This record gives sequence, structure tokens and C-alpha cells, in this order.
Amino acid sequence: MDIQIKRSSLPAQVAEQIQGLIESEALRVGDRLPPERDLAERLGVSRPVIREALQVLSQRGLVAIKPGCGTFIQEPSAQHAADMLKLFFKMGNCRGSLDDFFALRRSLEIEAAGLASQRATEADHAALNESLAAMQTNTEDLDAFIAADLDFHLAVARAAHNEFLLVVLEPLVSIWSQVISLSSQAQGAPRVGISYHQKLAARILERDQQGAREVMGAHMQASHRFAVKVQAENTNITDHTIIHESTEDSNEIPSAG
Amino acid sequence: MDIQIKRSSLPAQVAEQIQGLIESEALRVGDRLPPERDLAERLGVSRPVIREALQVLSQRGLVAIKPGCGTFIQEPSAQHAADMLKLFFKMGNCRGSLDDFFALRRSLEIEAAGLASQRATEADHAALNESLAAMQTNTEDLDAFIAADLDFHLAVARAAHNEFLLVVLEPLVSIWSQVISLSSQAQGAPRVGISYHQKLAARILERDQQGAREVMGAHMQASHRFAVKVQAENTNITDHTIIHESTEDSNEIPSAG
DNA sequence: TTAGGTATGGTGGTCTGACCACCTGAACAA
DNA sequence: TTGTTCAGGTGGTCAGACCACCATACCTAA
Repeated sequence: MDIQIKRSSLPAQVAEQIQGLIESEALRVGDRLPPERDLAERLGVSRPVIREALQVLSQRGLVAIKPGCGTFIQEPSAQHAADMLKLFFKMGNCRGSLDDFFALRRSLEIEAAGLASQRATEADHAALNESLAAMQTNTEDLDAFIAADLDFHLAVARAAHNEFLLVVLEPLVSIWSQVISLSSQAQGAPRVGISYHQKLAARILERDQQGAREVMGAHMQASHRFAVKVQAENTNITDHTIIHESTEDSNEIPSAG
Repeated sequence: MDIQIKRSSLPAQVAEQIQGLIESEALRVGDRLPPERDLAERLGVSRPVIREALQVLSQRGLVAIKPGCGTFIQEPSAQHAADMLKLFFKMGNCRGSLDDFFALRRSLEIEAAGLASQRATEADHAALNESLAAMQTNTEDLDAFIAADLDFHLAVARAAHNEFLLVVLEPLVSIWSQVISLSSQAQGAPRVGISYHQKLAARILERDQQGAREVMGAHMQASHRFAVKVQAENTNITDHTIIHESTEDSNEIPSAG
């Protein structure tokens, strides 16, 4: 009877087809796609359809559109994946509580600390020390302190030399630093973390895996406690949304009546 | 001098503007955007520009386009975030090795097992047992066995009742099951995992957190060893790509020149 | 009165053809 | 050889039109 409900739009179909060619390696990284006009003619659709399909694939990180030059196949970058995850952590409808957030972060940070203690290079040690120094010299400038704190944790994640881990951990740490920077009631707390960071950097330098994991675990526990306290004081961080930003834009798109 | 290079395309600018309105909560979940024609007129651009911008936002999971009805603001769903992550794990240019993959998976699965032991409901226990039974009755049908194996791990992740964790873990488990199902040399190995799963389900039922974590840790270690063995035999899994699928499509988009 | 079908307006989906801005590379001139 | 110039191709954008679909309000028939 052929009465199957076929609802996918033309651009979606085109995008799927091209993505299929990429997955099957009929199209490889670096290949240039035919011009939009050719694609349109070949697939029997109009150019806007092709353009929307390419827009979708570009958004997925599968193609790079270069004006005046062409459209090229590329691999989704780690940064791209991290950005997507960050968007979800920031605005997703996840009903996760602060506890859930820290449960995930703790397990990942401990793993990162353990790996870092085994794999850190001299450059990694330098990065850790640099962030540590920045924290110590900015105990009064909250924003600078938080930025340095963020840098330190990212340095640990990078020192783990595990890209899978980094992709997941980076958004968590970034989101968290955004949350923290919003709660200016955090005065006094900054100094608490420095000793943990000092110990952690030392364990990593000594290649003491167990020690590094334990210090990071303790640090996460302390951060978690601090977060709960901040949460109780600051309604900006609710049980439902991790972030509640309120930027003052002057855009002008009202919602339709 | 104002010679700054301003390269962002119109659709990108429109998408950013609308996303900004969403982030600043000037537009809230469920709100309907003005019709494309209105938006085009209001922003002084053509309709295709608006359409491409909405296509981008839709891809990010921020809006839902309903033909004949309108375009509505929505929150990025967990499934959407997981799909993006899956795409990266599948085709990303991450140079992570099998060891890195398992380091991440181990830390997350152990955390999931620990949480599941504390939070699992009766429905969760039932789901675990169902997957377990499916594994036991399909020791000869490799595909069915792997599907049941996947279900079991997802059931554990769900039993943890931590959406953050689930979003990250689900893609890892799914990708891994795809890899495994490709290596048909895995004969004999299926039965190995059943005892681990049995023990794990028991620990979760007993609400024995430490026991659950230990069993999962041992299970991951065994899986890792097995994976290394498979990797050595199967060139499909290289040190660079986790997945190397080769579907036979009959599409017809050759690469340009 | 009420249930159902129908007409209508609005929405997104698609097409066409045109023009612009930019990049590339080849032809040309110094 | 080197530098400039020019032409072609590419993506970027526009305008207007028509279609398919959905929701609603209206109208008809029970």
C-alpha cells in the first residue's frame, strides 16, 4: 500500500544521505563536496534545500563551508563536541541536582588526577604551577581567582592526556566556573582551595597516583560542600537548573502573540 | 580604524541573536517564535537566511520546527546531547586509544554502579534481571547477546538516576556495543561477562555500594583485557579510530574533482 | 442543541532565477 | 622571475511565488 508516514524534510534527507557517505567512507576527510548547484541538480532538489542540509552537517561538525572556495568534509572536533555538551549542561532540561552534577564531576576529576600523575609532562607541570601562582596572587580579585582555578582544573585534565576524558570534563569544569563566578557571595572561600591545589600539584609531580586521586577526591568533597552552602544562600542556583544567567541584551525579537 | 574582520554570515548572526534571547530568558521554553516571514522583515534579512538560522538552532536542540504550526523554543534534550557525543566518539578526530576509552568508561561505570546500588527502584531491579535473563538465553546468538549486554549496562546507568551521568555514559556504552558487534571473533567471550553481571545485579539489589563498585571495576578490567585481545586480532579497531564501519551504500554523490 | 465535516487563513516547505562578494588560479605585464 | 590583473567558480543573499499541512472557526446535518 505504501502508506508509510514519510515525514522527514528534504534537507534532512539530503543531510542523512551525505552523512551516510561520510560514515561509509565514500567521502573522506578533506574531500571537497560538489558545488551546491551541482548537488542540487544531481539530487533533484533546489539549492536552498542543499544549503539547509549543508548547514545542518556544518552544525554537526561534519563539513566545513568555506565561502568562495567550497565545502569540505571534516571530522567533528573535540572542541565542537565539548561545546555541544556545554550547551546541554547550561540549558538542558536535565533535572539533575547539584549532587548529581558533583557525582559526575568527582568521578571524572579523580580519574583525571590519577592519569595526570602518570602521564604529566614537564609542560603540564609548568601549566599547573602557573595556574597555582595565578590563584595565589589573585586571592582578592574573585574573577581572576576563579579563572585561575578553572585553568588549574583544565590543566589537570589536559595533563591526563586522554581526549575522551577531556571532552567530557572540560564542559563540566567550564560550566561550574560560570556558576561560581555568578555567586559573588563566595568571599572567603577562594583561599580554601589553594591548599588542595598545592597538594594535588605535588602528588602529580611525585607521580603518586593514589595520592593524587585521594587529594582530588577530598578537594571535590570540599567543593561540593561549599556548593551546597552557596546554593542555600543563592537562589540563582536552584535544584533544577545549574545555570541561571541573566544577561541584559537589547535585542528585539518579541515572541509571537 | 575599524578594520576588524567581520566574517560571520547572516544566518549565523541571526542564530546567535535568537540564542542570546533564549539564554537571557527573553524567550522561554514553549514560546512560539514569530513566523519566518515576520522575522525576516523584522531583522531586515531574507527568508532563506531566517530558515538557515532556525535550522542551526534546531540542530542545537534549542527550537522545534513544526510544519504548518510554527517554531517553538525548547530545551536541549538529554538524548540530543547524547547523540552529539555519540557522533564525536564515532567519527571524531580524537586520537584516543582503547586504553583511554576504557579509562573514561571505567570511572563512569563504577560511579553508575555505586549510585545504582543506592538509588535503584524495583523497576530498575526488574530491568536488570530482564537484561540478565536475555543474556543467559542468548549465549549462542552473538548479536542478541550483545544487545542484552548493552541493555544491562544502560539499565545500570538509568538505575543511577543521574541524568548528567547518563548523558555521558550512554554514548560510550552504545559505541562500544557497536564496536563489539563488529568483531565476530568474539566467540567464547560472551559467557565471561554473565557472572560479573549476576554479581553486579546482586550487589545492587543488596544496596551494597562498595561491593557494586568493586564488581563493576573488575568487570571493566576484564572487558578491557578482552578488548585489547580483540584489537590485536581485528584490524578494524585501530589505535586511532574506535569505529571503522563499512556500510555498503549505493548513494551517488561523488566527490568533486 | 450538538456532532461532524468543511472552508479559510496562516504556517513551514520548496522552487526558481537572479545578483553579489569572495577566493582561486591562470594569463599577462613589468 | 615577479607582480598584477582578470575571469571563472564558489558560497551568500535576495525576491517572489506556489504547495502541503495544521488549526481554527464556521457551517451543515443529525
